[in-house]
Amino acid sequence: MSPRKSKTAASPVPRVADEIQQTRPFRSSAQEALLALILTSDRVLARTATELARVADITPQQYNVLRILRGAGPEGLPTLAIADRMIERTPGITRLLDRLERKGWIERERLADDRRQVLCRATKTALKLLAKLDPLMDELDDLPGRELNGAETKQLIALLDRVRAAFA
Amino acid sequence: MSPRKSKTAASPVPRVADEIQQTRPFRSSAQEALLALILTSDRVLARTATELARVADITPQQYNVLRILRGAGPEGLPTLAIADRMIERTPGITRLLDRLERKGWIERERLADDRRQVLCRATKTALKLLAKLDPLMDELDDLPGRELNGAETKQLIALLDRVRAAFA
DNA sequence: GGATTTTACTTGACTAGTCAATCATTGTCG
DNA sequence: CGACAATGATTGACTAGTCAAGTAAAATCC
Repeated sequence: MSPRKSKTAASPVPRVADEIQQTRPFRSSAQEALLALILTSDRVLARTATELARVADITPQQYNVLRILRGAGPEGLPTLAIADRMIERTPGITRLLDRLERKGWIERERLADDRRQVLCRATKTALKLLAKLDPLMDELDDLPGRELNGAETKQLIALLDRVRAAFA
Repeated sequence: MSPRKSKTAASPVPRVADEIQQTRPFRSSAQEALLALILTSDRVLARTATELARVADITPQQYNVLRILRGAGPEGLPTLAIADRMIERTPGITRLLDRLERKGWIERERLADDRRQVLCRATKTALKLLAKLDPLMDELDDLPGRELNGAETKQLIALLDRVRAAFA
């Protein structure tokens, strides 16, 4: 992983070295791959955030939580069970849920049979919002499929899996 | 991009679906690829942050800035020129530099001929710290090369470049 | 059955990212 | 030259991530 960043680029598929004000060459292809990985993930997340912000006052994290709660159905999920299904770790989840509650997108209730747990449920407002956002997010999810064919996509997944394993 | 996350896994190279408490299958391979991308980038960054924190009181962003300043040499760089070489955008850079200055790793000076610009330079302390961190970071940079061969690495870079282009 | 441990959160103190607004200094143009 | 626009940097108000510490309610163990 090396520093430095993008600005503009000319070619149809800008390569990593062009995205960066790169003075020296990369020490190795492996290093270039890591930078490509991070730049790409960053770009995908930024695009997602932009699209979500354009149509609703919601961040990707908040959207994630609502999707998880929709998947959980009307019984809802306790706080830490939500955290387990997200990329990041625990303590942030409480404050994230606070914001969602303030916006009227979730309801929380302390469980009667285990008063340590706090059950969270998506509200009807949230479900309506999600339904509105679904087509947009599906479209973004399918963008790689417009650029890569089936075999290439599977190849990419396999390569990423191996890189991830190397960093475990 | 779909929600949900990891916890533990058994197989040698855990696949994306296993990293997640996945109930339903993915809508498409493209969607699975995006999730793999984000999980992998996240893992790489987390590992980097952990290693840096283990040997010095420094974050990846702070390390990035110091590398950029080392590359710029003794003349230093103005604030926004640093921001241009990083992944994120402008306003955060001022506060990041504030922290680096507090730690004695950079010096700032308003330029005489253009008093709008603030020139930043890495201190000797920072350069010594970087020299100490270099082997560690080089090792991390080369991890993908232990898992993938040359052709696979180039393939990965090419695929990532195309995905990134799709999200431009 | 009362102390101890574990579980499920919660809070506080940081670092860092975003956007909008602001400020001083320069540049430009009529 | 003087109004006005552009540039470089900074600040304020948020969202969010991390770690360490704390609280309250189970669960477990003599």
